[in-house]
Order: sequence, then C-alpha cells, then structure tokens
Amino acid sequence: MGRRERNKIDTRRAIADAAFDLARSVGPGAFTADQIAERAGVSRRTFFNYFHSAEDALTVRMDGFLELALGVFGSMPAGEPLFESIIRAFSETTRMEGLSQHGELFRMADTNPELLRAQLHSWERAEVLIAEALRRRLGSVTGDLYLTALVGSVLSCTKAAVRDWAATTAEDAEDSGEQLEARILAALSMLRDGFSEPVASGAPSTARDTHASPGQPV
Amino acid sequence: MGRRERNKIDTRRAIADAAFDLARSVGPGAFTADQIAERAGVSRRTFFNYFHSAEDALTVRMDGFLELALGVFGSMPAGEPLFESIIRAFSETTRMEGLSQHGELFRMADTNPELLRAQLHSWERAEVLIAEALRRRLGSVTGDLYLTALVGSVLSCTKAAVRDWAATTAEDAEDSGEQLEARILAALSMLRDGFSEPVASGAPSTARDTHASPGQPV
DNA sequence: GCCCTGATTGCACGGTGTGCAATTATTCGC
DNA sequence: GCGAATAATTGCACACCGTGCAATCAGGGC
Repeated sequence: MGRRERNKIDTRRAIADAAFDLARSVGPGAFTADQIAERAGVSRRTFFNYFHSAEDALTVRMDGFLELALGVFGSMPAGEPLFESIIRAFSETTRMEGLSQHGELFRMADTNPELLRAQLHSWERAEVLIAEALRRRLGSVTGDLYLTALVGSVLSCTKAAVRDWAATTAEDAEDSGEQLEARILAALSMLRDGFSEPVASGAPSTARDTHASPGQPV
Repeated sequence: MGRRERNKIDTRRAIADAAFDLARSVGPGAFTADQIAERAGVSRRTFFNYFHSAEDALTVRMDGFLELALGVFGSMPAGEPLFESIIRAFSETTRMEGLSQHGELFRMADTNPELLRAQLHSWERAEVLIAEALRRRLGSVTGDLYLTALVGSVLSCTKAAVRDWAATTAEDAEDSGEQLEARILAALSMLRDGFSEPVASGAPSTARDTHASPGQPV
C-alpha cells in the first residue's frame, strides 16, 4: 500500500475520530465542521472533501460494521440455510468489532435528528449492498419484492436488536458482545418464525421448531 | 374549527404544494427555500417556521399516508389476528389516498440523498407511532424487542412494496391502487410466513397455509 | 531530479437555519 | 363592538454550511 492511499485512510480516520470525540464531549449537533477539522489537523475544506456533514463523519463506524457483516456473510457456505447464514454473519461480526462506541452513537441519535437521519441512511446503503449480494447468492429466479422485503426485514430486526441493546446494556459491560449477539439471534429468530408468537423481554426463543406449532398468531 | 387553526393548515398545505410543484418542475434539490416561500406566498422565515428544510416539505404526503394507515389500524377489531389487521389497514389506506404523487416522490429520492433521508426519517417516525399503538393493543406482556422488530419488519415490507410499485407501475395507470395493494399484501404475507420460500416476481402467495408446509427455507 | 498525478488548502459566494424583536392577525372577556 | 391577551408572520442579523475554483503541495514513475 502506497503512501498516498495510506494518508487518505489516516486522514479519514483522524476526522472520524475527531468528530466522535467532539460528539462525546460536547454532545452531537453542538459542534461545527471547523472544530472537527481543527481537531483532526486538516482544513475545513478538506473536511468537506471527506464528508458532507458533521453527522456523516459519525456514521463511519456503522458503515464499517455493516460492511464487515456483509463480508462475513459472503464467506458463508452457499448450501447453508439462508437464515443460518444471516444469523451467523451478524453473530461473528459482533465478535470482531469493538462495540463500545456503537452503543454510544446509537444513543446519541435519540437527541439529534440529523444524526438519526445519517444513521438511517447508513442502514439504507447497507440494505442495497446486501440485497445485491443476496441476489448473487439466490440467483435470478427470486423476485425483486421478495428480496428487498427480506433484506429490509432482516436489517430492521438487527436494528431493533441493536437499539434494544444500546438502550439496556452498559457499553462497558463484560458480556456486552454476548448481549448484542443474543438479541440479534432472538430478533432474527422471530422473523424466521413469522412473528407467530409474542415473546416477552429477555426470553429469546431460539428453538428451530417453534416453527411447526403455531396456528393463528396473536 | 377556528380561523387560526384553519389558516395554519392552509399555509402548511400551500407550502407543501409549492415545494412539490417545484420539485416536479425543476427537480428535487434544484430549488431554494426562498423559491418555495415565494411560490407559497409567505416569507422565507415563515417557511422555516413550518419545515426544517426544503426536503421536509416533501414528506408531508408520506407522513399523511402513514398516519392515515395508523388511524385505520386503530379502528380494526381487537380480536382479529394481528397480520390480518395490519394487512387490511394498509390495503384500505391505499384506497383512501390519492397515490399518484407518492410514486413520483419515491422516485425522486433516487436522485436526491437529502430527500431520501427525509423519507427514511418519515418511516422512522411512523415506526415509533405504530409501535406505541401496538403496545396498547398487545399489552405489556410483549417484549420490547419483539414489538420493535415486528413493526420494523412490517414497515420494511411495506416500504419494499411501495418501492417496487413506484419502480414498475406508471402512476397514472388505471389499476395503480390495486397494484400497490397487491404488492403490500404479497410482502406482508411473505413476512407472516417467515420468508420460508422464495417468491418470483408477480406471483404473490397469499394463501394462509403456505405456513404449515415448509421445512428448511432456501 | 523532473514531471505528472492527485490531495490539500484558501477564498469566495450563495444558501441554510434560527434567535430576536417588531408587526399583524385572531380570539376572548366584557 | 372594543380593547387586551394571544398567536402567527415577518424582517433582520448572524453564524454556519457546502461547493466551485485556482493555487499549492506531496507522492510516484521514469
């Protein structure tokens, strides 16, 4: 990797870190692009070469998480049942990534509409990427609607899991990673079972065969 | 309804209409707040009293659609199976609303990131409202994660249906409403059945009992 | 070393979003 | 009706945003 490439990555990272530090210390939405740039040691103009708003600089981590999950998913054996692959992809990703900052960023979105929008956009971009990957895996027989509805639902469940985790789990907890993993598993299991039976808090139904029983839900 | 209230509604509407007209004629993102204000016959400052940004003025219709759907859902009989209620709520809503502009707005989001973000935010707001309504219906036994994952998935499916519809159906088609309704029904049926079997384009599986058969999906 | 390519920077400029105080329009008590 | 309370509209000011442009600086190829 050449010097040029290396520098760009470093700069990008420096800016993202500066933005995160500022968000953390003065609160999201309470600082300007100039402040980020100054802290990152670049000019204001350069900041806007990398991101087009302060909030965007705060989604780098989430983008990374979702792209990483996509990469992991891509390496799953093709024969494996789809939901197995999806669940494992997210589970393994939670183990690879440092999660402490993610929860914090998520909570920040509660008090800052612009940041929330940026994060929603990040999920949306991931949705498109994942849909493309899945199309390659499932082939062209599958309808577009099926594909996009599935991917959207999977990400919604993941989002719900992450939010629940961010809301209830201290980010410095020992088992923080496992907590998130369990929630993702629980939410995706619900999805796989068509939400046929309401599940109370903290009691994820992971049994494969909840699937055979249900009759009329709710 | 007093004069004050009436005027506010009219102003809001005038601004939203002006924004839509402009978006339609010069393209989304190609006009300023001043232009909207001028066309609506109010001051620039007043525009910002009603909306945070030009793009926000373009989500009024979508907000209306989703709030209407929520209202319809609220009037469903409490004993009815949940997915029945949800599906019927959206179906009936598509019959009440003039849909011609919705498709156009959706397509505009493809070429305008800010508008996309505003629309995603609109879905997000609806998600919160619907989750609250559902909590009242289902009671407190239900876990938070179950609830938010369910609502997120339902809206993701609806979103996928609307997008597919917007992408494939001319907004002035005779059966435009039915087209959308069918897609929403199809997507929500897939969800109810846990996406157990891939469905090709244009062949919605609406049978309730796809549910009993499946075994390992995909 | 010299040139080429690409990243960084300063500058300028139109647009954004909001606090504030003045003005104008409705409402309400009488 | 009429004046006082209340709420909406407006103009103004101001800091900040986001981007085109041209100059400058750093890295890579030869």
